[in-house]
Amino acid sequence: MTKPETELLQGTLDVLILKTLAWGPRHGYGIAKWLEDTTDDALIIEEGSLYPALYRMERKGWIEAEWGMSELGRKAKFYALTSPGRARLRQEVAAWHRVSAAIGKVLGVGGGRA
Amino acid sequence: MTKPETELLQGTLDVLILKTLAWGPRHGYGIAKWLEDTTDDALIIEEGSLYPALYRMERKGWIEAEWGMSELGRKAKFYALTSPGRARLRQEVAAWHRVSAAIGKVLGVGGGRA
DNA sequence: CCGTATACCTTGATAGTCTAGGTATCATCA
DNA sequence: TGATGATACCTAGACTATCAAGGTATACGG
Repeated sequence: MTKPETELLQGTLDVLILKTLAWGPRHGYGIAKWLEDTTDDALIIEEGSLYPALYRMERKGWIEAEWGMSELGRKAKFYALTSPGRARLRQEVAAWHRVSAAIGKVLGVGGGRA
Repeated sequence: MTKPETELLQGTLDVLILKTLAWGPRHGYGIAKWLEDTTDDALIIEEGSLYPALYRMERKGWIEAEWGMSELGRKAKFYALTSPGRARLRQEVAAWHRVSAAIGKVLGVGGGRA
Protein backbone atom coordinates (compact mmCIF):
# COMPACT_ATOMS: atom_id res chain seq x y z
CA MET A 1 0.00 0.00 0.00
CA THR A 2 1.24 3.42 -0.89
CA LYS A 3 1.89 5.80 1.91
CA PRO A 4 -1.47 6.22 3.53
CA GLU A 5 -0.91 9.91 4.27
CA THR A 6 -2.10 9.23 7.76
CA GLU A 7 1.10 9.98 9.54
CA LEU A 8 0.97 11.72 12.83
CA LEU A 9 2.48 15.12 13.32
CA GLN A 10 5.33 14.39 15.63
CA GLY A 11 4.63 15.77 19.06
CA THR A 12 0.86 15.68 18.84
CA LEU A 13 0.27 12.15 20.06
CA ASP A 14 0.57 13.08 23.72
CA VAL A 15 -2.03 15.79 23.62
CA LEU A 16 -4.37 13.57 21.61
CA ILE A 17 -4.14 10.83 24.21
CA LEU A 18 -4.56 13.24 27.09
CA LYS A 19 -7.62 14.75 25.49
CA THR A 20 -9.11 11.32 24.87
CA LEU A 21 -8.67 10.47 28.53
CA ALA A 22 -10.28 13.73 29.56
CA TRP A 23 -13.61 12.07 28.72
CA GLY A 24 -12.90 9.22 31.12
CA PRO A 25 -10.54 6.27 31.58
CA ARG A 26 -9.86 4.07 28.61
CA HIS A 27 -7.54 1.24 27.71
CA GLY A 28 -4.75 1.69 25.19
CA TYR A 29 -6.32 -0.14 22.32
CA GLY A 30 -9.54 1.77 22.93
CA ILE A 31 -7.75 5.12 22.86
CA ALA A 32 -6.33 4.37 19.43
CA LYS A 33 -9.65 3.16 18.06
CA TRP A 34 -11.51 6.14 19.46
CA LEU A 35 -9.08 8.58 17.85
CA GLU A 36 -9.28 6.80 14.53
CA ASP A 37 -13.06 6.66 14.60
CA THR A 38 -13.42 10.26 15.74
CA THR A 39 -11.22 11.56 12.95
CA ASP A 40 -12.57 9.21 10.27
CA ASP A 41 -9.14 7.63 10.01
CA ALA A 42 -7.48 10.94 9.24
CA LEU A 43 -5.27 9.99 12.17
CA ILE A 44 -3.96 6.45 12.50
CA ILE A 45 -2.37 5.53 15.78
CA GLU A 46 0.25 2.83 15.35
CA GLU A 47 0.63 0.54 18.34
CA GLY A 48 4.37 0.98 18.15
CA SER A 49 3.82 4.66 18.83
CA LEU A 50 0.91 4.27 21.21
CA TYR A 51 2.32 2.03 23.91
CA PRO A 52 5.66 3.81 24.27
CA ALA A 53 3.74 7.09 24.51
CA LEU A 54 1.58 5.64 27.25
CA TYR A 55 4.64 4.59 29.26
CA ARG A 56 6.29 7.93 28.73
CA MET A 57 3.29 9.73 30.09
CA GLU A 58 2.79 7.36 32.97
CA ARG A 59 6.42 7.86 33.94
CA LYS A 60 5.85 11.59 33.89
CA GLY A 61 2.83 11.25 36.12
CA TRP A 62 0.30 12.54 33.64
CA ILE A 63 -1.69 9.33 33.53
CA GLU A 64 -2.21 6.31 35.78
CA ALA A 65 -2.70 2.71 34.77
CA GLU A 66 -4.87 0.02 36.28
CA TRP A 67 -5.67 -3.45 35.02
CA GLY A 68 -9.31 -4.24 34.45
CA MET A 69 -11.74 -5.85 32.08
CA SER A 70 -12.63 -4.45 28.68
CA GLU A 71 -16.22 -4.18 27.47
CA LEU A 72 -15.64 -7.46 25.67
CA GLY A 73 -14.45 -9.27 28.76
CA ARG A 74 -10.74 -9.25 28.08
CA LYS A 75 -8.06 -8.06 30.38
CA ALA A 76 -7.00 -4.56 29.52
CA LYS A 77 -4.96 -1.79 31.06
CA PHE A 78 -7.05 1.28 31.75
CA TYR A 79 -5.44 4.68 31.82
CA ALA A 80 -6.81 7.66 33.69
CA LEU A 81 -5.81 11.30 33.65
CA THR A 82 -4.09 12.58 36.78
CA SER A 83 -4.22 16.11 38.09
CA PRO A 84 -0.81 17.01 36.63
CA GLY A 85 -2.02 15.38 33.45
CA ARG A 86 -5.00 17.69 33.33
CA ALA A 87 -2.73 20.70 33.75
CA ARG A 88 -0.45 19.39 31.05
CA LEU A 89 -3.42 18.90 28.76
CA ARG A 90 -4.42 22.55 29.15
CA GLN A 91 -0.86 23.61 28.36
CA GLU A 92 -0.58 21.44 25.31
CA VAL A 93 -3.94 22.41 23.91
CA ALA A 94 -2.97 26.06 24.25
CA ALA A 95 0.36 25.36 22.56
CA TRP A 96 -1.39 23.55 19.74
CA HIS A 97 -3.74 26.45 19.10
CA ARG A 98 -0.89 28.93 19.17
CA VAL A 99 1.35 26.99 16.83
CA SER A 100 -1.33 25.83 14.43
CA ALA A 101 -2.63 29.38 14.18
CA ALA A 102 0.87 30.54 13.28
CA ILE A 103 1.26 27.86 10.65
CA GLY A 104 -2.22 28.61 9.36
CA LYS A 105 -1.25 32.25 9.02
CA VAL A 106 1.73 31.30 6.87
CA LEU A 107 -0.06 28.72 4.75
CA GLY A 108 -3.29 30.63 4.39
CA VAL A 109 -6.16 29.57 6.57
CA GLY A 110 -8.70 29.36 3.80
CA GLY A 111 -7.22 26.61 1.70
CA GLY A 112 -3.67 27.52 0.95
CA ARG A 113 -4.21 29.25 -2.34
CA ALA A 114 -2.63 32.50 -1.20
CA MET B 1 14.45 23.66 31.77
CA THR B 2 10.97 23.69 30.40
CA LYS B 3 11.17 24.05 26.72
CA PRO B 4 10.71 27.51 25.27
CA GLU B 5 7.34 26.70 23.75
CA THR B 6 8.57 27.89 20.43
CA GLU B 7 9.34 24.51 19.05
CA LEU B 8 8.44 23.57 15.59
CA LEU B 9 5.98 20.81 14.95
CA GLN B 10 8.17 18.18 13.45
CA GLY B 11 7.42 17.78 9.80
CA THR B 12 6.12 21.28 9.23
CA LEU B 13 9.38 23.03 8.46
CA ASP B 14 9.43 21.88 4.85
CA VAL B 15 6.03 23.20 3.99
CA LEU B 16 6.76 26.48 5.77
CA ILE B 17 9.91 26.97 3.73
CA LEU B 18 8.20 26.00 0.48
CA LYS B 19 5.39 28.43 1.16
CA THR B 20 7.84 31.20 1.95
CA LEU B 21 9.58 30.62 -1.36
CA ALA B 22 6.25 30.68 -3.18
CA TRP B 23 6.39 34.47 -2.83
CA GLY B 24 9.75 34.58 -4.57
CA PRO B 25 13.38 33.55 -4.07
CA ARG B 26 14.96 34.22 -0.71
CA HIS B 27 18.15 33.35 1.07
CA GLY B 28 18.21 30.99 4.03
CA TYR B 29 18.66 33.55 6.72
CA GLY B 30 15.89 35.63 5.19
CA ILE B 31 13.49 32.70 5.12
CA ALA B 32 13.93 32.18 8.85
CA LYS B 33 13.54 35.86 9.63
CA TRP B 34 10.47 36.17 7.45
CA LEU B 35 8.78 33.23 9.14
CA GLU B 36 9.58 34.57 12.58
CA ASP B 37 8.38 38.05 11.73
CA THR B 38 5.22 36.82 10.01
CA THR B 39 4.24 34.71 12.98
CA ASP B 40 5.31 37.22 15.64
CA ASP B 41 7.90 34.75 16.85
CA ALA B 42 5.33 32.04 17.45
CA LEU B 43 7.62 30.01 15.23
CA ILE B 44 11.37 30.16 15.75
CA ILE B 45 13.50 28.64 13.03
CA GLU B 46 16.79 27.37 14.41
CA GLU B 47 19.65 27.52 11.95
CA GLY B 48 20.58 23.97 12.87
CA SER B 49 17.19 22.93 11.53
CA LEU B 50 17.01 25.38 8.68
CA TYR B 51 20.13 24.58 6.71
CA PRO B 52 19.79 20.81 6.81
CA ALA B 53 16.19 21.25 5.68
CA LEU B 54 17.32 23.39 2.78
CA TYR B 55 19.82 20.73 1.66
CA ARG B 56 17.27 17.99 2.00
CA MET B 57 14.85 19.83 -0.20
CA GLU B 58 17.47 20.82 -2.73
CA ARG B 59 18.52 17.17 -2.98
CA LYS B 60 14.92 16.24 -3.60
CA GLY B 61 14.63 18.81 -6.34
CA TRP B 62 12.01 20.96 -4.68
CA ILE B 63 14.20 24.03 -4.53
CA GLU B 64 17.24 25.38 -6.34
CA ALA B 65 20.11 27.38 -4.92
CA GLU B 66 22.10 30.19 -6.43
CA TRP B 67 24.68 32.48 -4.86
CA GLY B 68 23.99 36.16 -4.99
CA MET B 69 24.04 39.34 -2.98
CA SER B 70 21.69 40.10 -0.13
CA GLU B 71 19.91 43.41 0.23
CA LEU B 72 22.68 44.45 2.58
CA GLY B 73 25.43 43.64 0.15
CA ARG B 74 26.59 40.35 1.62
CA LYS B 75 26.99 37.10 -0.20
CA ALA B 76 24.01 34.91 0.32
CA LYS B 77 22.58 31.75 -1.16
CA PHE B 78 19.19 32.32 -2.72
CA TYR B 79 16.71 29.52 -2.97
CA ALA B 80 13.92 29.31 -5.51
CA LEU B 81 10.96 26.99 -5.81
CA THR B 82 11.10 24.49 -8.67
CA SER B 83 8.14 23.05 -10.49
CA PRO B 84 8.22 19.79 -8.48
CA GLY B 85 8.56 21.99 -5.42
CA ARG B 86 5.37 23.79 -6.28
CA ALA B 87 3.55 20.48 -6.66
CA ARG B 88 4.96 19.31 -3.38
CA LEU B 89 3.84 22.51 -1.71
CA ARG B 90 0.27 21.94 -2.84
CA GLN B 91 0.38 18.40 -1.49
CA GLU B 92 1.79 19.40 1.84
CA VAL B 93 -0.60 22.27 2.33
CA ALA B 94 -3.50 19.91 1.68
CA ALA B 95 -2.03 17.39 4.12
CA TRP B 96 -1.64 20.10 6.74
CA HIS B 97 -5.26 21.17 6.43
CA ARG B 98 -6.46 17.60 6.63
CA VAL B 99 -4.40 16.65 9.66
CA SER B 100 -4.83 19.89 11.54
CA ALA B 101 -8.57 19.71 11.01
CA ALA B 102 -8.57 16.21 12.48
CA ILE B 103 -6.55 17.29 15.48
CA GLY B 104 -8.75 20.33 15.87
CA LYS B 105 -11.78 18.09 15.89
CA VAL B 106 -10.33 16.09 18.76
CA LEU B 107 -9.07 19.05 20.77
CA GLY B 108 -12.02 21.29 20.14
CA VAL B 109 -11.72 23.89 17.42
CA GLY B 110 -13.09 26.78 19.38
CA GLY B 111 -10.82 26.62 22.37
CA GLY B 112 -8.19 29.16 21.44
CA ARG B 113 -8.07 30.56 24.95
CA ALA B 114 -7.86 27.18 26.68
C1' DC C 1 -9.52 -25.44 13.01
C1' DC C 2 -8.47 -21.34 10.93
C1' DG C 3 -8.86 -16.49 10.28
C1' DT C 4 -9.99 -12.17 12.30
C1' DA C 5 -10.53 -9.00 16.03
C1' DT C 6 -9.18 -7.69 20.50
C1' DA C 7 -5.43 -6.30 23.62
C1' DC C 8 -0.80 -5.90 25.04
C1' DC C 9 4.34 -5.45 24.22
C1' DT C 10 9.21 -4.83 22.19
C1' DT C 11 13.22 -4.16 19.17
C1' DG C 12 15.57 -1.69 15.68
C1' DA C 13 15.74 1.66 12.11
C1' DT C 14 14.77 6.16 10.54
C1' DA C 15 14.51 10.95 10.46
C1' DG C 16 13.84 15.56 11.88
C1' DT C 17 15.09 18.92 15.37
C1' DC C 18 18.01 21.11 18.76
C1' DT C 19 22.36 22.28 21.09
C1' DA C 20 26.34 24.18 20.56
C1' DG C 21 29.76 25.06 18.43
C1' DG C 22 32.31 27.30 14.15
C1' DT C 23 33.66 30.97 10.04
C1' DA C 24 33.42 35.66 8.05
C1' DT C 25 31.91 40.41 7.01
C1' DC C 26 30.07 44.87 8.18
C1' DA C 27 28.11 48.80 10.94
C1' DT C 28 27.87 51.15 15.13
C1' DC C 29 29.48 53.20 19.17
C1' DA C 30 32.35 54.01 22.98
C1' DT D 1 40.98 51.04 18.55
C1' DG D 2 38.29 47.58 20.13
C1' DA D 3 34.01 45.56 21.35
C1' DT D 4 29.54 44.35 20.11
C1' DG D 5 25.65 42.88 17.53
C1' DA D 6 23.56 41.81 13.25
C1' DT D 7 23.97 39.44 9.02
C1' DA D 8 24.87 35.02 6.62
C1' DC D 9 26.57 30.57 6.18
C1' DC D 10 27.75 25.71 7.95
C1' DT D 11 28.34 21.25 10.77
C1' DA D 12 28.75 17.46 14.31
C1' DG D 13 26.53 15.06 17.82
C1' DA D 14 22.77 14.01 20.75
C1' DC D 15 18.10 13.37 21.42
C1' DT D 16 13.61 11.59 20.78
C1' DA D 17 9.34 10.44 18.66
C1' DT D 18 7.53 7.71 15.25
C1' DC D 19 7.20 3.65 12.38
C1' DA D 20 7.82 -1.13 10.69
C1' DA D 21 7.63 -5.47 11.94
C1' DG D 22 7.76 -8.71 14.66
C1' DG D 23 5.82 -11.18 19.02
C1' DT D 24 2.16 -13.22 22.88
C1' DA D 25 -2.54 -14.55 24.19
C1' DT D 26 -7.62 -14.99 24.18
C1' DA D 27 -12.20 -15.18 22.06
C1' DC D 28 -15.57 -15.67 18.37
C1' DG D 29 -17.48 -17.00 13.97
C1' DG D 30 -17.34 -19.68 9.84
